[in-house]
Parts: sequence; structure tokens; C-alpha cells
Amino acid sequence: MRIVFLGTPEFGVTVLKALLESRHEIIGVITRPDAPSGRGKQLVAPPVKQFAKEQKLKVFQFEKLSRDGVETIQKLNPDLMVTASFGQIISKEILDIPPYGILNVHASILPKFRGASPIQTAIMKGETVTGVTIMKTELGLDTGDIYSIKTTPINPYETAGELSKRLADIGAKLLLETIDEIEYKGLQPQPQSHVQATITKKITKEDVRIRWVKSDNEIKNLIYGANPSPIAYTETEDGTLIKIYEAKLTNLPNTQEPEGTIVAPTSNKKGVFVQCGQGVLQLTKLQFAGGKEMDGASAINGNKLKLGQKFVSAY
RNA sequence: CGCGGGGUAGAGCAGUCCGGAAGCUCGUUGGGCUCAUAACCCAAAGGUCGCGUGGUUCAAAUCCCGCCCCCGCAA
Repeated sequence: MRIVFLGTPEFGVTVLKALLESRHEIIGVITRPDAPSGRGKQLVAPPVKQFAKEQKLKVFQFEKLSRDGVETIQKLNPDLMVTASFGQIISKEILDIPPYGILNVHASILPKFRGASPIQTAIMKGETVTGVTIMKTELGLDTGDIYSIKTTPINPYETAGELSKRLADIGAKLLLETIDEIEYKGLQPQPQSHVQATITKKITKEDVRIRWVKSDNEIKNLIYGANPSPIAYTETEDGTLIKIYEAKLTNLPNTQEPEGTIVAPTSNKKGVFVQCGQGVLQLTKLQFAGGKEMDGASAINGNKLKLGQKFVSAY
């Protein structure tokens, strides 16, 4: 089929790549405009654009697709369109263009975790299973009828980045299979159970501030769900910001210290062990402003953190 | 020209303001103690102090000039 692909970040690249290696023809790629990013506010192209350019595909960027892109898509005249974390709403006018409609690759088991951050949210909520859904793109937010679902377990110490990569691979494969079924076997989509739907919002800086009153396991899930972006953090009482990349559950008994305190481990091993609302969590990879990521022992060795020191825990 | 921090031994840091013998906590190697150890004791190796083979000086990690690299915030 002649396909127009719409996507923006790395997740989309994986899906686009799979389509490119398939029997289908990618007649156009639509992505969001370059945005100023990083130090110095340089314009950076979205990953999908970078990849598509390398592959010599036709790339179109629209500030607002529904407003500016209708004519372009009409001219391309695709059989099918595919979205994978595109990040923009698609108007009815565009939805009606391709005869096979628009398929969306969503990284959750719909109707659970609709919205912007299904992968991160699944980890933060301590889910043990997640998956990918191939569904019809509609006017609503991830409300379209479902064609197919594939599930996968979430590993205990899996980061959102790792999970995202796995789900992208799974999603890409499932998408191709689903297109085949639709085209050759006339697969029909099934409506979602809207009453059971849950929505995930964009993860904010405030969401990933560690609240030490929570349990060690909840905090661990927050840390892994926020990795590699935006990264969970805490701060010392003098206002030093510390990013936490990785942590380990310890099984150490609770101490008498208030939550957020760096406590002594049972062994003489060095490390950053923090008393949580319930349980003691070991911070194994952290980063201070201006520095690179380091392990817990290094933070202690360099006197960056000391035994008995407290992280701010009340907000 | 968005704001800011940093580059000193394998790791994390101090020393830089007020130039004058390269240090700290670990790690590594060897030895000792021990039933044993990631614990403890003793010893050793390991650094052109980011680069210029730049400038000032009797003397530069430290002051001045230029360049490279890393990172936090904000977006």
C-alpha cells in the first residue's frame, strides 16, 4: 500500500523503519517542526525527520497539520496513513482522505493508559504487564476502535527508555501483521470500553520530584518510569538538586530516622541508602548539577553526600 | 549572542580568590591478621594538574590570552 507516515520521536522511527523495510511504499513523512532545544537554543530536527531525510523520503513539517496540511495529503493521495506518537490532533477532514483510514500505534493496552505518557505511567504505577495497541485514529484521544493488541511483561528494573524501545519493536511488527489482516482478511476493529478508560497526562517536573514519604517500591517505580526523561530528582536541605537515574530495593529494616535521611547500611559497604516512608532504598546512579552520572559510593567518597544528611521530603 | 557549573592518579573530590614541594575518600597490586571476609592493619604502584609545547614571573594546578570537551537550568 501507499502509506503516509506521521510521527515525531524515536518511537516513531522504529515503526517507520519497519514500514520502510516492508512491501509497502512510504510516499511521505509528516512530522512536527524543528524546535529550539538544548544549550544555546539551537534548532533541532525531530528524530523521525532526521531518519526520513537519511532515507531520502519526502518530509513535511506543519505547525498545525489540520490547518496547513490538508492539501498536501490530498495530493499525496495515500491508501493508508499511520501515526506513531505524532503529537498533534488530526481533523475529520484528514481522517477521511485515505480509503483505509488512519492506524495508530499506541504503547499501552487500550483502553488503559490513553494519552501522552502510557509507557512512563505504566512503570510508575507498578504495572507488571503492558503492551501495544493498533487502533483506528479518531477525533478523540486514543478512543478509536481496536484492531489488535500484543502484551509484554514489564521487568522490575526496566527503564521507560528500555521499555519504549521494546514496545516500538513489538508495535512495528504488530502493525505490519495488522495491515496484512485488514487488507487480505478484512479484519474489522472492535470498539473500546470507554467506561474502563484511563488517561495519562504528560509527565511534569513536579511529578518526578521524589516524595520520600512514599514506599521504597513506589519511589523505585517513579525513578525507572522517569528514566531517561525527565529523570526523577530530589534536593538537599541547602537546595542542591540531585537527579536519580537508578536505585535498588534493599530489604534492609526500617531505621528510626525520618524519611529522606541517608542511613548506614548493615554492611560496611559504601553507598547512598535512604530511609523511605516504608523500606530503605539504595540510590545507585545519581547526578549533581554540572557533573556526570555517578554511582552512590562515588558520591560518598567525594563528600557530595554524607551519612545522616537529609533530602527534602515534605512538599 | 538565553542563564550557569566543571575538566587535578582508574572513580568521586579538595587545593585556584591571597602564585612557592601533588593531597583526601575509595579502587588497584603486594603483604599481614583471621575459621573467614566486601571488615581491620602495613606497604606499593599510579598524575605532561583538558590543550596551546602560548603569555607574565626567579617560580604557575593557581594570574592573563586563545582553543577543545563535559554537564545543570531554561526552552
